[in-house]
Amino acid sequence: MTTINDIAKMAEVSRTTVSRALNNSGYVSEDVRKRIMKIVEETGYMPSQSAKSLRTKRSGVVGVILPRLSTETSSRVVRGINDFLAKQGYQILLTDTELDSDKEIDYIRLLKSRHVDGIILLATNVNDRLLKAIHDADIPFLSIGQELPGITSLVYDDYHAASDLTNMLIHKGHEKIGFIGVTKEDPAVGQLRSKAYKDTMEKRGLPVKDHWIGEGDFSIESGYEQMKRILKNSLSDVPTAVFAVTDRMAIGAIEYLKEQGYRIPEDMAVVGIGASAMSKYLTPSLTTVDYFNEEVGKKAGSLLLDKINNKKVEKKFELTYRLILRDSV
Amino acid sequence: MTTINDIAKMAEVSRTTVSRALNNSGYVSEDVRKRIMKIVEETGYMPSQSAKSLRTKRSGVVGVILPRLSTETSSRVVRGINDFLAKQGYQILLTDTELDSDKEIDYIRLLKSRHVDGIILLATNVNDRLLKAIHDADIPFLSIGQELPGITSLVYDDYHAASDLTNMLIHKGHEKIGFIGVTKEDPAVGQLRSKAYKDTMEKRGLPVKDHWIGEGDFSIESGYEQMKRILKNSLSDVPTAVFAVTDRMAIGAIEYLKEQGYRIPEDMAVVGIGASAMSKYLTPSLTTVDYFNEEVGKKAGSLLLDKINNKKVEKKFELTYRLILRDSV
DNA sequence: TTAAATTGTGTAATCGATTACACATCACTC
DNA sequence: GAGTGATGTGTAATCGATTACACAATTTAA
Repeated sequence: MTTINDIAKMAEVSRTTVSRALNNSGYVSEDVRKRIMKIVEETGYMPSQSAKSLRTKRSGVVGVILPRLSTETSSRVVRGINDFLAKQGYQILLTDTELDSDKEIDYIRLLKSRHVDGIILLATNVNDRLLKAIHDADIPFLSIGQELPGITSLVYDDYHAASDLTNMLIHKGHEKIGFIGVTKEDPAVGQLRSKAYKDTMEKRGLPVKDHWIGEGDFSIESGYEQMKRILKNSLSDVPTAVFAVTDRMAIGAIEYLKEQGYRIPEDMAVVGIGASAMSKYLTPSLTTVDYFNEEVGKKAGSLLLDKINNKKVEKKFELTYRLILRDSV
Repeated sequence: MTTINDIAKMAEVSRTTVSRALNNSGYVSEDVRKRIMKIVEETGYMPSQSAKSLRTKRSGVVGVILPRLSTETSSRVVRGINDFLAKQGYQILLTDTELDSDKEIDYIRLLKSRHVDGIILLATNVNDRLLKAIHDADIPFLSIGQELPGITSLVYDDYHAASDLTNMLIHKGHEKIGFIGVTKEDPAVGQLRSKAYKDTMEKRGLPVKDHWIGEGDFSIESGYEQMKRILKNSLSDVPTAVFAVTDRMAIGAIEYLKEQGYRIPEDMAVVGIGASAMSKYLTPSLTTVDYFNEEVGKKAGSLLLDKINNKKVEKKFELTYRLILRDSV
């Protein structure tokens, strides 16, 4: 590896001058600058980031903690983050908790030890240990998808999105509406969306029966299983519509319904949330909610950069969403 | 930030000893070790990776260069890589070329300057400048999906997969088979799959008409457009089956065919490659080829680690695939 | 009993950059 | 022509770890 010292020797100057030329700091005569740059070009020299960041405490890397790589939501958000940050010369250090919430904490500490300039967390569960870890890290931090007290959060408007969907179903004449949710440990997806569904049903004077409700785990298979359970348990009191809190679970539900000979939407309307790429190409195409994941990622990147540069940043950002009405309703 | 010096002071030993205790190198008495570990626990100290990697030339980070984040193939491969490497204490530094092949070269150098221990590249185009950049980097390197001369490559058996698909269609009685490919600059997807299709047709004594052939750009939309073109240009000589080299383009093609009132597979059979998650849930479900992307990622992680640890590694690995016969044929 | 080997710890150099400080030169200003 | 500010360059400290080398104490071997 060529180092700054090699360049300095070749250019017959001190490494200080080389550093200045490279970083446009301090004065360097045009002559010397050219001489240095020429050698840099020729040798393909790149400064060691380890040395640089050891000295400057900046790495040009931001850490991203995901619950699960290779879900569409995650990868779209990451893409947005990267879109923005790559242009600013930042790279992303990726970590995947595989839905293990202890790992979130481990990774915060690990990323910190790697001198990342900031961290973006796509949280699932929220608990005190996590919050403490974030505060202890004392580093520009951003949460996407969950509101973390005291921490800048980009949150989807889960409540209103779910409420809009429910209202839309009611408006279409549905009175018995099933619901496939997820664990309450996930405040955003598990609690808010479920609460919105129940509140809305109540507000419109409609009953919510226990046997209309299932709890999946985000997977397509769990959507399938929960739909099966709901049909089994409902017997003579079968819903005419079902609201799955994610597209994937909606897809699973549709799969089971089709197997059982249900026509969609005639016999059963189905809606999801997420606007996954495939939702458009299903038969029938799926009614869902678009959360603009890429945009959110970009915004997150931009806000994190502001924080890194000590700009004032608000604590909470409520994101927009868009209902996409398609043929499954 | 607490440093090794702080820990040393608190434990009343030299930082050498702290380092030894943390890395299990050299001798440390049980007494002292416990004392140090206790303090490390309490303070939550983590060694600075910048300092560490400056000194040791190892970072515990591997660079991954993707053509496009948020395609399913990419994210599944990355997931596999991460699956394996995270367990070994490595993190992934992610870069996305956005299909700009110059960036591949830039990123190789950038990753090198970040002291990554190795690089995995999901290449699209292959050219001499890229090969030179890889050799200059002189760092454990792995290519997935394209065979790069002189560089360890994990390659899909694109030729036989495509040939199998074509044969399967012929076997089902199709004689006029359309083809939606991509640019020849992509040796694997653009050349091999196309060559296999043509070779197979020829071998079976079937004609290949120019107007049956389209060239898309991997996107769903391009599949749609190319299908439209093929139908327009074929007029009285319309194929009875179409082979799209990716699932996404197959989905686009199906979309257009449905709009035009074609029944699938009765009026037109469609196949893709990739076994995307959604392929199973389309109506009709899509016949495709599974490349086991996660497994490939894992294997890549494992091989790269071998290279990092100076183990001998073969130059070329041919990967397996699996035909998934579904209802679109 | 003494030499050799093992165990335990510290001193100081080192990795490759940045940067505070010092110093020299040069051009202006009054 | 002395003082002042701008320009250009170098010396050396520094960031936080690892590690070669030295040395002392203790154990083992002969």
